[in-house]
Amino acid sequence: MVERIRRPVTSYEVAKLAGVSQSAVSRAFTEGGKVSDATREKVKLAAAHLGYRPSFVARSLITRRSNMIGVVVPGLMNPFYAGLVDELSHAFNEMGYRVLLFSMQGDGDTDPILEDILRHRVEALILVSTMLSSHFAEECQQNGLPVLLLNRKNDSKSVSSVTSDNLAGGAQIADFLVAGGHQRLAFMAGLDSSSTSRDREKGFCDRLHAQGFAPPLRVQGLYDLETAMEATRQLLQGKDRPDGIFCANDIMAIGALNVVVGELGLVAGQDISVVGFDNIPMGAWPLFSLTTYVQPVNDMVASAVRIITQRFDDADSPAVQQVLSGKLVVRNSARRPTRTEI
Amino acid sequence: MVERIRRPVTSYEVAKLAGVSQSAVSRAFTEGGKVSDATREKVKLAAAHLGYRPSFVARSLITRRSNMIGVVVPGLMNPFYAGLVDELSHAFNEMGYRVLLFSMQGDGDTDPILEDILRHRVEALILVSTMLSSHFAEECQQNGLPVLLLNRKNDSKSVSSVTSDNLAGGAQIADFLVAGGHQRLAFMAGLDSSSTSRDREKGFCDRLHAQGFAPPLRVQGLYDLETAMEATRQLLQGKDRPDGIFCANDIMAIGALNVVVGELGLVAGQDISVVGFDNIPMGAWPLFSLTTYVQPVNDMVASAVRIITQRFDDADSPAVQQVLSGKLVVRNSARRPTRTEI
DNA sequence: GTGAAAGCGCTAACAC
DNA sequence: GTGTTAGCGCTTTCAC
Repeated sequence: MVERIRRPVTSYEVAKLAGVSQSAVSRAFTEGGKVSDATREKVKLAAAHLGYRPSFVARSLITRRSNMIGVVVPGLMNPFYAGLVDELSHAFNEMGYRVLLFSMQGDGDTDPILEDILRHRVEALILVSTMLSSHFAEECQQNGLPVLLLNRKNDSKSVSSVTSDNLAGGAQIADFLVAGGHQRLAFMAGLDSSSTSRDREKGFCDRLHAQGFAPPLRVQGLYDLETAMEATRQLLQGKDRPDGIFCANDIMAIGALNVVVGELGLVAGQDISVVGFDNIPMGAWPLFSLTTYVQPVNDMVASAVRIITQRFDDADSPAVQQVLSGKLVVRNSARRPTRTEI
Repeated sequence: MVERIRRPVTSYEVAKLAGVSQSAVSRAFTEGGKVSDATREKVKLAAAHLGYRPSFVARSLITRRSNMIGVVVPGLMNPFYAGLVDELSHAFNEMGYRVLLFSMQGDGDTDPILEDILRHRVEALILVSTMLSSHFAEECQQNGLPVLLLNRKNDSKSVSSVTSDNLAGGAQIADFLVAGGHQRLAFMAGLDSSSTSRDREKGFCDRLHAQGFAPPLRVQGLYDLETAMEATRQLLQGKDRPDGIFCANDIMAIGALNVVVGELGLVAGQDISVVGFDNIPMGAWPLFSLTTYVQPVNDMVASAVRIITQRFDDADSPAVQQVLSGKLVVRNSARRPTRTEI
């Protein structure tokens, strides 16, 4: 049977074969469509015979619902982002939505991308750790398109966001390290353009200050393993070697551990402490046993979904800036407080 | 300005404002559309004023081109898959396509998912490490929809696939371990349902056999870190402890290293050798320094794109089963052959 | 319950 | 070049 590229089967063809009207076919494929069982059977049969698959694009045109959610993410190589996208995909799939994915390379301008994604008439937009121009935010606002920043905050209070409590996380880590008797702390920053890195730093430094500590040393790791390794080397070469490093994410913390343990032969959690942020799966690997702050990925995604669906139900529902608390996972990469120190 | 959920602006509204016909608007937004600069300007101005964004869905309906590629992946938590999807996304984005992503959980039946994705009228389907029923393959064939298996092979020669040379990889690793003077080898399998794991095993065992070695010990790691760790423990508890383990992917190899080094305090590459497959970024981390077989992700994706685009150009272009050769990266997790042994 | 008819927002002939 | 016209494959009134 040599079939050529047939254009997909249409409802009209099904109707003809089934001996019913085209609208009957449409009804037969609609949840709760008003059709008799008899016609539905006929239709389904004819449809199966022809390999009919109702077109979402034709449907979208008329219903103005594309069943797609646009997701923009700054690459999937960071396991934390991959995890977020994975969860988002699962959650929306279960709601009958598909994810239109855009993985950016680099830290470029998202506006042209968003522009393009909107042309696909996605029903909502989720920006993972990505910036949103206020211009664009405003336009979406006017169009009634739900936009949500995930793992990032926005200056404007009119755009929804879901983050974990980066300030509290930084502070908690400061407490933990101080309680552990550390004397000389360092902070490894991610990207300065990222609200998450800034908040973690602020939480950390403020708490340190409140405890009477001097500001920590500061290096840039750019959320990148290699850069973090180099930064760690420099940090540990100096004579004022810190005894505790808080890295703004786990990838950098693992980079630090690689230098501390692999290159310098130190024992993490004993000679020096390293703490991360995110709780990516690799941190739990025994060889790293990274003490880190857990971002509640599931809660974050659940929250994102809730906010979006609420906007679906009520277009006027106000923007919310949701901050979810995570928790410190104490493993072995950082010295723990002794009982008396607590 | 309290704007309610306005339905998106249409070309007709733009036309009215610009004082031209609706088709003029369409032309103004089409590459190489026949319009005078004057009208184009007028149109663009009016469009910008109204916030007009041509609808891909209306366009798709008539052009039958959705500008979307369906990508199905068994989760993004495996960094190798994440990398593949990331590259796919970049490659197709550059060609003006968007990725409609489906991340599966578990090893379920893909057919219902594919069914759904096809209703979005994607222009091609890429299945990453995922099974395709012959029933479905056949149907896509008839519809002229390009389908491609990435990192997986199919029994049928009528569906295209891109894999790296798993057989050769397994064989090369056998050679490497034998040359390194290992006496008692083990293989840690992934999922038996996966053609990649089977091919790697076959390549490994056949070459071992050819070299006069007994069949290696065999354990199941299920492509899962935890399972791999447990399997490693069992492997090393027995009295017939192997001196070299080839794991069917890097995640499992890293699991093995965690046990070997972290729990048992052995020195990898000295007391025992561990070799992986994939070359995920984490393997290169100094603490693991994993010897592994590089799957050429870039080439694989480039190949996938090439095959798909060729099918776009010529719907009758035959299915191809592309096998790309990777290469062994020798790091420190496995004992290297000494010069005399080579 | 069922069919006829009118679009959804565009593109693509087709005349001018 | 430009406007007019006819659909793309559906959903959704509206009569019956």
